[in-house]
Parts: sequence; C-alpha cells; structure tokens
Amino acid sequence: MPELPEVETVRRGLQPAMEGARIDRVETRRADLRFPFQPDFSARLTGRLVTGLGRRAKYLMADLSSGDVLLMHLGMSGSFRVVTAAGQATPGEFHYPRGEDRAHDHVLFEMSNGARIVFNDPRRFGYMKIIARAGLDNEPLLKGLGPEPLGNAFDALMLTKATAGKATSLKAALLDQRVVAGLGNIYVCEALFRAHVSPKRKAATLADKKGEPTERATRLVAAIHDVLNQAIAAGGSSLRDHRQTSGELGYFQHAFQVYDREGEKCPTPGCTGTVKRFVQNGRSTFWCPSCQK
DNA sequence: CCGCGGGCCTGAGAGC
DNA sequence: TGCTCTCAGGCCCGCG
Repeated sequence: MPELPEVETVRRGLQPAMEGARIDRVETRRADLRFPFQPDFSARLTGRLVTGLGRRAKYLMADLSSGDVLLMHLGMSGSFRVVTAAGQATPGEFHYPRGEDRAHDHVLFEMSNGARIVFNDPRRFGYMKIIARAGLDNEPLLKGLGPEPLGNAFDALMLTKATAGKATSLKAALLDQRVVAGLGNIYVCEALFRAHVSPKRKAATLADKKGEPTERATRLVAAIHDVLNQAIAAGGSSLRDHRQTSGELGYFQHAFQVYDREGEKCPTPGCTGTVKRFVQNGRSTFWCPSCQK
C-alpha cells in the first residue's frame, strides 16, 4: 500500500498517541509478520517511553527511552489505527478494546495516555524490528537507502549522478530505494507524467553529454517534490488499504492523472493522447505515450 | 555489480 | 451464487 506520503500521514496520526507516552503493554497476536518477531520484542518495548516518532523512507521509527529504536514497515497492506475509546476496555481484565477487534489485527500497543494502537496487515508484508540506536548506521534494512526525496540532498544533480551509467529504465531507477528512498509505483508514474518524461527512457539519459543534469532531470525532480507534497497535504492516497490512523481515507487518489486511468484521455492540456498501461519490471506503468518523452 | 523474475500473503473484482 | 483467474501501494533473494 503505502508510499512515502501514506507513511508520513500515518506518522502524523500516530505522533500524538505515541510521543511522550510510555508503552504499558504490547501484544503480538502471532509469531511473525513478514519475519518472525524478535524473541524479546515485547520485553524490549514494555515500560519504555516513546521520545519521538520519525520516518525514514517508508519506515516509521519510534525512539525509545531505552536507547532502542522500533522500526515499523507497512509493507503493502499494513495500517495503524488509534483507539482511544474511553470505557470500551475493561481495566485489568481483557485489555483489547471490545468491539474493536478486526481480522488481521496483529500487534497492539497500550500506551500510558490511554491510547491503544493497533497494527493491522492482511498480507503481512509489513514487519517490525527493534534495533539499538547506536547500531542504526549498520542496520541492513536502512543501510543502502538513498536520500529522502523531500530532503535537501535530493536534487537534479544528485539524481543525475545516481542514475549515471544505468542501463535500466527511469521507472525502475526511481523505484530503486538506493537511488531515492520513499517512492513507489503510484508516485513514480505520477511524477513521470507531470514531468512529461517517459518511463521507458534509459535512466542514464538524465545526464547530458558532459554529465550535467538535463532540463528533463530538473523537471522530474520538481515533479517528484510537487506530487509528494500535494499527496501528503491530502492525507495520502486510499485505494484499498490505506487509512489515516483516525480511520479517515486519504483523498489524493482523486488527483491521480494517470495511475489506474488506462483508456482515459490524457489530462495534459492540448494533448490528444490516451493513458496507456503496460508492465515494466513486473509492475504496471501508466503513462501517456504522446506527451511523455 | 547489475537487472530481472519469482516469491511472499490475502482479498477484491472481473468474467464465466 | 460461486468458482477461477488476475491483480494489488513493497521488497528480498537467487539467477544469469
């Protein structure tokens, strides 16, 4: 499900429930998600204060008073919801909020502020892992990640260098988290469309003969910035699974110009093309062959 | 090292 | 109604 804007939306929703609160109780309702939970998973969380909730690429990162960091990834179908539901739970008896139980609720956090935070993930491509903050730089899950697309390090020059010599398509390069971290299939399609750049173009062609960024590269970076910022402002995109932690849907899906719009007229003013779909590296690409070059 | 295809899971929707 | 097939917002792994 979630790309950077959805993860950022989830982070903002979880922040008030987590930051500054203590984790009083953790319940894992099965032995694994994508990977088995660490044997000491609950013990390392229980009683710890959450001092901050950040995001790196598509990872949520909760800083704990113990010096650990809880990494959380939503995979394709993961979501969190925050249940405050005063009076619904029976203190000291069954902690899980009655009537709030849903299929695929895998992890529950009970916070000292009364919030109950539930992680739900039907497909279980999501996962959680606790690591020591001191070991963050060596964490394999984070080690190879490229720059944040909304951070200062990501610009046309950087992207041009990162794609230099790449024989693969621009679409595949932008999906490669080592090049830039946080984009997924939807926002890559949308950014390429907005920049009028073809997903089939060789990644290395962002550079001119001297290796400098082309105007196309500049346009592409601007389009990535714009589409991500607009999607975050809209609370992300809700296709199947994504919800804000409040349960509200994001609404950026209504602003898609090409994603899942095969057969529709190209929305570029003056373009008479039609939105097409084809499969690239096993994923659907949506684009307008007429105005994306 | 690089790029690609398969696999991990469940559920929704289309077509018969 | 119900079966089967395809596809889905991610990412790791093994192969050539």
